[in-house]
Amino acid sequence: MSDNKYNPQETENRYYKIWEERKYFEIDGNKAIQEEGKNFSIMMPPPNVTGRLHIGHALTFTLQDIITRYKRMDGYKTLWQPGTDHAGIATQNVVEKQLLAEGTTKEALGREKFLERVWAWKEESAGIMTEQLRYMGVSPAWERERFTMDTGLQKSVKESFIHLYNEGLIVRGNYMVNWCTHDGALSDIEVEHEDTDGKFYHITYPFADGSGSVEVATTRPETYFGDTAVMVHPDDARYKDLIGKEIKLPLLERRVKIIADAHVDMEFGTGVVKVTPAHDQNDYEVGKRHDLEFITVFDEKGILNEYAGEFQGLERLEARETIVKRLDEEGFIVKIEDHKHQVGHCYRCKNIVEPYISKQWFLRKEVATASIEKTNAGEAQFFPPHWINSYNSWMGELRDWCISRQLWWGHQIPVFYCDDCGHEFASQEDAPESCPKCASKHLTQDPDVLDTWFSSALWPFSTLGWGNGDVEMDKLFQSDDMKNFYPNTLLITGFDILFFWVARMMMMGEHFNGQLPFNHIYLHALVRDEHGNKMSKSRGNVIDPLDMVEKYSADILRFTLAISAAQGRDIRMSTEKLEQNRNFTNKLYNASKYLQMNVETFPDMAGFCVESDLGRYMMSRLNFATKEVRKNLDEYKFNDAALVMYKFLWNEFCDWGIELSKADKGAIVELGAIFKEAMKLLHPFMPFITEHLYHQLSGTSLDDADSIMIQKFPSKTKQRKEEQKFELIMDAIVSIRRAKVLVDLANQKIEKAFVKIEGISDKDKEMMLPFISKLAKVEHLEFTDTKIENSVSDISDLCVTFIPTDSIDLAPIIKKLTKQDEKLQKEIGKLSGMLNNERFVANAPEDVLEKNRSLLADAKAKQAKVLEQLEALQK
RNA sequence: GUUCGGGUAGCUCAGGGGUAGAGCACUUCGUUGACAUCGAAGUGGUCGGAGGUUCAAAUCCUCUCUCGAACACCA
Repeated sequence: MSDNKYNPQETENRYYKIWEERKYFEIDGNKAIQEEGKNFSIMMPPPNVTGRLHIGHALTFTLQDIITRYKRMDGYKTLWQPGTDHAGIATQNVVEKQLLAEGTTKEALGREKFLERVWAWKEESAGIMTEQLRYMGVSPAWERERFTMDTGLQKSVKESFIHLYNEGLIVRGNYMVNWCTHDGALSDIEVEHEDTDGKFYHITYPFADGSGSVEVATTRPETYFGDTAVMVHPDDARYKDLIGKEIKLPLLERRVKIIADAHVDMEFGTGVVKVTPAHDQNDYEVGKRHDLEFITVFDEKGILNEYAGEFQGLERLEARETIVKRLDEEGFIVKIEDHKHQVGHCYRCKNIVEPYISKQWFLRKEVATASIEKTNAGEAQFFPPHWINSYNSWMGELRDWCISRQLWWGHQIPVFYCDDCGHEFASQEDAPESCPKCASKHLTQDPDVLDTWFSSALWPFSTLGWGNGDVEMDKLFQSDDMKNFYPNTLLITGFDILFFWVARMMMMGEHFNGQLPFNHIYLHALVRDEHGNKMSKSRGNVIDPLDMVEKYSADILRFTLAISAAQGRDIRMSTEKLEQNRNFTNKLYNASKYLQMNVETFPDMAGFCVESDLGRYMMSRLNFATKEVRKNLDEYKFNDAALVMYKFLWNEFCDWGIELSKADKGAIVELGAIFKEAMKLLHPFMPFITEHLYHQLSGTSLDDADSIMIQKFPSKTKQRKEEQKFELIMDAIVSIRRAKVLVDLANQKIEKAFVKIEGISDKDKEMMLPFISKLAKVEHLEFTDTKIENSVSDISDLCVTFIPTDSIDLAPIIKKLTKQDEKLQKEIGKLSGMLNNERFVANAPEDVLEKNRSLLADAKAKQAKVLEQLEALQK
């Protein structure tokens, strides 16, 4: 039984295994076609070890693979560097949860045992993600797979830290940071501000001298224990006399001063603000300006301390109600209003984040200065370009980056404190022998670890061996990698990590290597569901890429993502689109089946000469498609490149090439060669089916022949554009088909028809005749130089066709011609309007003028024929 | 509030100074062996609105309406 459907499941896994075994993905996998001096490098954004493949991964890795396969086939020494990320908080949380289920904690286990546990789990989990990646058909250099905490990268992290530390760019100090009572210190971008329904509490603060009170408004009454001032605006007439007075905090005996600071917004609230320097970012600044006391009222877990008086021991958020109730009982609450405001939440656990004074490590913002300048000088280019605006606006407001995290899983900060003399120093060694200052052997390492993004920031060069020492050199990296692959040619990632990752790589890459880490930075958008909603578990609209691979195929999923990936636009994923592209793969399968029904195997284009008229026409179209695909891929217009392939293969090769070949079977061998070439062009998008059909048509099999993935990517050949005759042929065919519809004989075989085409030779006519008569289904087709009487005709762009007829209903024909006339009249009006405009004639470029003149002439000629026909019919 | 992106055929979206495009849907027709996951021929749009620049604007500029995102915010 001959099968009409392509079965991807049979081929995909098998081919992938062979590719990987043969090391095609590695740097020299394409050795035979590599060209001197052409290098290409792209780093895989390392997915979390804890992760499972989601649709966003599918998009980003598909795009990366398309470019990688394109470059590899185009003769570049190609590095696509794979790896996974240790993902500090996420991973630690997973293992902590496991421990909880076992009834124990990390504290009970101890740091060392806990880390052993995480490593064990990492070994188990990392393979899942990379295995899932393989189902997508991606082709990174797996033999070089890295992990952000592997031995070599640990060395490079230490190397970079120590460098920055010694330069004074990494510093430790007491600052106000974003504090999560579960996860510890967070950087600014790890805080998510969300609209929250809260309350606005108006509280009376009595004057210390008993002469009355003042009303302050706050959203966080539980922090008032830390108030060390009350402030008003210096220009606020209402409160001018209060400045300098003292108030007594409710329920406490503590007195604080009323101060004046321009930070206060007179219009907002009561115009009187409580100042809590230890628990509010703005108040922190005010506190420094006015030299106020900094009183911290709760501990790292959010438990109120002795400053909270009777409320000591309560959790900060749970305490709020209790505190307000007591204040109300004592008559300090004036009113409570509903108030919507932005509250910072921990990106990881959604806990409310507190501004909190804490001793942390910071990377100073000065490290970024040169990278910003170089980016704006054009050293790196964004795709789409508008992203440089976001990059700049964020870089412009850059603050010191808090890089220490209160976790155990991660790169432990390589700084040691001497227990005896207090000396602090950074060291490459895991356990330095002794204090370099006092030689004491009692040393303690800083317990914190680095923000996960610190090691990710080094990824574009740490994976090339930078700072790795000789750990696994010649295996995980080569000594000339930095020379060959830095800066990376391209970065492809989602815009959502522009600040987290891209900006940090830019600063670190520039700082350590004097050059920005990328030439091009392509930022893609989000994948949404068919209604444009974000995919989420709670919505239940998540599309699992692995399900799609199973149901459709990796090729179909990849192609669907690529053809939807217009720069800067979100992608809507739908089964409708997947089905459309499944139909496309089926079309390809059946096209090759047709070819093989006629010819068994087909030659490669190299050294083969296409000679038939039809072959030369299709070759000309392939050249055009090749040019377009290359151009679009070079500009990262994945959607356009994919669409060119789709249209060429379906609407040109199948709809016309194959159909026309039914009138010239001798051309089929050439069409097969052309189709094989097109498979190479399509291969980066659909690696599996192209491999399959390529071998099928070559009479080979991947088991005993080289893969299509290391064949040369098509280039435009020297053949001249040669399409005119077939444009005439196709126009005539369509014209006759239209005329047949008119006489209600659509798609039927007819006895007789005439074609009138001006200015072609007898030889051309002879060549064209079989094509037209076969595809238009005309038994006896003749060329004519004159109008045929008693016929229905169709006036097309390039020809006029006639079908003789005796008794037919003319009404629909007249209607159609009238409509055609109206349309032409409109067109003529528009064109002659332009051409009668002196300024247009004076200013427009000659080719445009020429084009418009000939368009006008054509339209007029066509209208004349239409009118003539109308007249004849209306007689 | 600042910045960015969208508003194009019934639907989903490309395109982005030189006569408006695709897929789906719709109408009509068609299975003698590539493919019904198909083929043929069609219908359908004053490109959110108003100004402006230009010989020429869906495209560039200004304003405006509307949807979305990022960043920043007032206790």
